[in-house]
Amino acid sequence: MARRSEHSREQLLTLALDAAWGIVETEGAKSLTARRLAQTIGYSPGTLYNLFEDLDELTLRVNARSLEKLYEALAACRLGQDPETDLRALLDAYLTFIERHPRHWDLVMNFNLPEGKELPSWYDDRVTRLLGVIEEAVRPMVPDGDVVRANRVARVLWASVQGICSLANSGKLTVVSSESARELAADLVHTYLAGLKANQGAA
Amino acid sequence: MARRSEHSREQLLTLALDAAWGIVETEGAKSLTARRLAQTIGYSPGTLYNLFEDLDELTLRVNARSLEKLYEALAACRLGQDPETDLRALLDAYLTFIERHPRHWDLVMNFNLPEGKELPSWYDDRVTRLLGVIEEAVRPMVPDGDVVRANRVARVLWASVQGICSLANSGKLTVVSSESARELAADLVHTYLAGLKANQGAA
DNA sequence: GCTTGTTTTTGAACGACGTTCAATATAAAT
DNA sequence: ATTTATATTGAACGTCGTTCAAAAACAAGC
Repeated sequence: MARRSEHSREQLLTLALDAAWGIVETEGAKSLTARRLAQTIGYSPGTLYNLFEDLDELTLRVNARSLEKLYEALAACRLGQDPETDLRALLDAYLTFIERHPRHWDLVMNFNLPEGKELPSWYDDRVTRLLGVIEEAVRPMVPDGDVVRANRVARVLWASVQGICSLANSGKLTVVSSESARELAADLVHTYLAGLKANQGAA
Repeated sequence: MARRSEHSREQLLTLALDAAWGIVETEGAKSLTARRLAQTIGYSPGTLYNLFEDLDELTLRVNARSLEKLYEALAACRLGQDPETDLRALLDAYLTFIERHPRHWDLVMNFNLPEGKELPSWYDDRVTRLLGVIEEAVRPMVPDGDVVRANRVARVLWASVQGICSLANSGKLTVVSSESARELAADLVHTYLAGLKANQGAA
């Protein structure tokens, strides 16, 4: 075999990523294996190791794509109202996104590099870009558009909502009544913002 | 071999769990394999499958132990002050615990059952007991000791702090300045409680 | 003590995994 | 056509979770 004219290296890369995306979508993270993916794109397992350092990098690239898609979903929100309304809209877009892509989001949440290995900068960039959207929505609430405070508020909200969705999604919250992740997350955003407002005068 | 008098089934069970605990502590979750654990306790891999349904159950039992230890740490907190002081104390105990047992906590956070499988009730019990501590600390803040609201508040706080620690711990927050998980979590608790107080009159 | 029957333990075996790398096939250069 | 460079292969290595027929250890009855 060996058909280097059939696909350029770039084509091969998106071919592999598209296929990986599809596998995760229909079968979940556990089915994203080298042999499975190679078979799907019609190449051999070894070829994947010309494209990616290892499966960890491949996984991170799939996750980066998920983060990009989420960014697009959030960026499409009409904002400019008061911060609470804007954040409600962002939260709604986020929840809708992870409902539509549960397996991809599971991979984003639960995949971690082995100890010692650090996230590459191109992955950080996607996270930073996402956090930027929240920072902007939140800016009117912090005094003088204080960017470091907006930075912190955005991270607290982002991580908290993640935590709620992650735990609720895996049944680790032993939700008694029918309190869904949506309700808990809405409560968090609402109450946290109320706290921000209340502290605006003081502290 | 085969020495059924040397250890009763119960002894064998705690022997295995102790060894598993130690492996996770010193080498991390990835080293918790059937062969590795069997070798450590001086039995064969097959024996483990008389004690546990599979490695998933074993992992859950290790995690249940982590939850128990955390419960003890939280239960040892002197409470009875105002809710904010109490919750600060609980948060501090939590953060100290996960700093002391990072690998165990990583396993609690990042281990999930395969799709379809549900958490056993004895695992839920440990979670519920833990949440009970937070509910009690929070009860003075909700009107009339409304248990369903205390329930929700406790879950929101618990999941949010988990999210912050989980993301910070795996470097997914791209923390710019030296904002640690401690600061972010403290901010969350402080601000969320302020929001609760502010909403007490309204809503 | 010996025999019988039950229960525990074993460890080789199975299929699948991530990853490597000598061998091979293709393309480009001379 | 020959040489050089590159892309691709797929068998091989060591590891994993899990199974299960065989073997070992025990208990009971004699």
